[in-house]
Amino acid sequence: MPVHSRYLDIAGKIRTRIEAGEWEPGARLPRLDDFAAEYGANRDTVARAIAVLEAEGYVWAVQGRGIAVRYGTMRPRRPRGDLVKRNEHATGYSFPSASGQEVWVRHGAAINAPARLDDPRIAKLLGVEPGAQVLRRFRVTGPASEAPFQINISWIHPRVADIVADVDADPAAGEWLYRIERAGHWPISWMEIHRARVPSKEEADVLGIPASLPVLEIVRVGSSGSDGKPVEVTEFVVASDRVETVHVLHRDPGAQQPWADPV
Amino acid sequence: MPVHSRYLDIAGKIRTRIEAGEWEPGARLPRLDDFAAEYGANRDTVARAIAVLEAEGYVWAVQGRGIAVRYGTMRPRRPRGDLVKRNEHATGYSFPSASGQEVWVRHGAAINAPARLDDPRIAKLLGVEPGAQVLRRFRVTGPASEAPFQINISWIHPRVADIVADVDADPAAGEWLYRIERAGHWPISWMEIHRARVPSKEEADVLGIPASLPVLEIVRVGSSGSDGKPVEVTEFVVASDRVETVHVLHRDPGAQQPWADPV
DNA sequence: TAGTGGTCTAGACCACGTC
DNA sequence: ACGTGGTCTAGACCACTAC
Repeated sequence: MPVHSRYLDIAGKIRTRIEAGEWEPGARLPRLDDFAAEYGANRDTVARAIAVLEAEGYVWAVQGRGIAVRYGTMRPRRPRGDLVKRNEHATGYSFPSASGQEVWVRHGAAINAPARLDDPRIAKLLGVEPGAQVLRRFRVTGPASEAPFQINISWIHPRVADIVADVDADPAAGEWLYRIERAGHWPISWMEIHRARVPSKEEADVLGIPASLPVLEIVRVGSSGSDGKPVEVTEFVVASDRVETVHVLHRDPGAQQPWADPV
Repeated sequence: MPVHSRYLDIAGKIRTRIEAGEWEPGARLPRLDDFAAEYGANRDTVARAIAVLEAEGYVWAVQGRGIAVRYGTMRPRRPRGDLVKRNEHATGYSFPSASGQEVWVRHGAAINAPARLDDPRIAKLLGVEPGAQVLRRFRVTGPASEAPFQINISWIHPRVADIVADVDADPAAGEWLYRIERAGHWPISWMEIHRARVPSKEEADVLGIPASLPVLEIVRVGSSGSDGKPVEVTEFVVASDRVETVHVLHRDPGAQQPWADPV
């Protein structure tokens, strides 16, 4: 008694079976032809059902390889707060993006090179003209035991680029930020802008997620403590089903007790 | 020279035309048959292209009505911070969800009634057992001049439910929170958990968005100032392409200047 | 090269909004 | 009742991965 359309009905049935643990995360599902035979539907209809489950984060289908159950939806999302701490290097920082106990590693090579900043949105946040020459740091990080977790791109303002051009320490260390602060910008203050969007095809490939699965995009702006103007902008991109952010709301000074104490 | 598949190619062409302003937001696009004829593709292929643009927030297709260009992607997203202020009622609050200059109104009737809280996640945050009887406040709000902006569901803890059971003031007033605080829970402190997900069909219908467009889900937990335990949990659901959240990062007390001043 | 998912077509029928 | 988008099928072919 399908209350939905056929493919949504099939998607629902497969979703239930995944949640019931019929296949382990990482395991491969039956082929489209098998599902089609089992549910008495056309293979194309099953393919649409799988596309739904991809957008929801349940599975990841790759041509020639098969359909794998994803981990994201099955495990708790990683919390991400708004507190900046010192890390074990004492001069570096531990940002909320790296909170947690695991050791974060870099997946693949980091790229640290001059580049044109063409994105007008990022350029405005960094306080430069679109097309300006800046230092760009690209890296992909995540827990050592897992697939890549987040993409991480920093654009460093020209006025401090030469200070950090040769820094290539491990991703969580924040050594380059220390150098900027040491050079007269202490203390850097940070602001973040969060939003959800669909990934580009390149981002989806790097993160190993379906192109239809939304990502959380966080743009962090670091501003100099001396003149208040931006010194770096960093963009984080992470699969939306693998993270949730936690925020403590702050009271405006004017939002105090509105009644007189009955003293 | 399609570098993509046919339907992604068509989606790209239509996307470009929308961004170029060929159709005003709110206007109707040509029919599927027209696009099919224009691009020399099957109607079903065009329908897949439209589905892509729906998930990206560009259009909203409804059976029997046609395909309309959406506003969301074309205009700036609304910023949403983490500061709680007093509102014009002096005893109510203005939450970041309602920041901005517009007058927010309720779309349709508010529902304010006892209900079973079956969602285990919400129940845990409210500090009650799943299935517990709580007071539930449902409302849909947004700027007066626009379509519904966000869904807004509060679950009120049984220990304070009778205090606010009859309150039905306008959505931004926060009168019910004042009553709770007045009853011995001053000051309530709030924490938010943000994540992105796909909407349920019901949520998509209420918000007037495609079911494939991701939403931002914010769960706010308000805890009593007297015992620190939750008194209310409110869930906000808003189309992900209409909002971005802004957060100021805070320094841990230990993250101070790591070098000695050269006095 | 084999196997798997991805896409496309033509045609049919269904579902929903509007008149 | 009509017009529109939504879905489904059978069959074909393409694209990518793994061997």
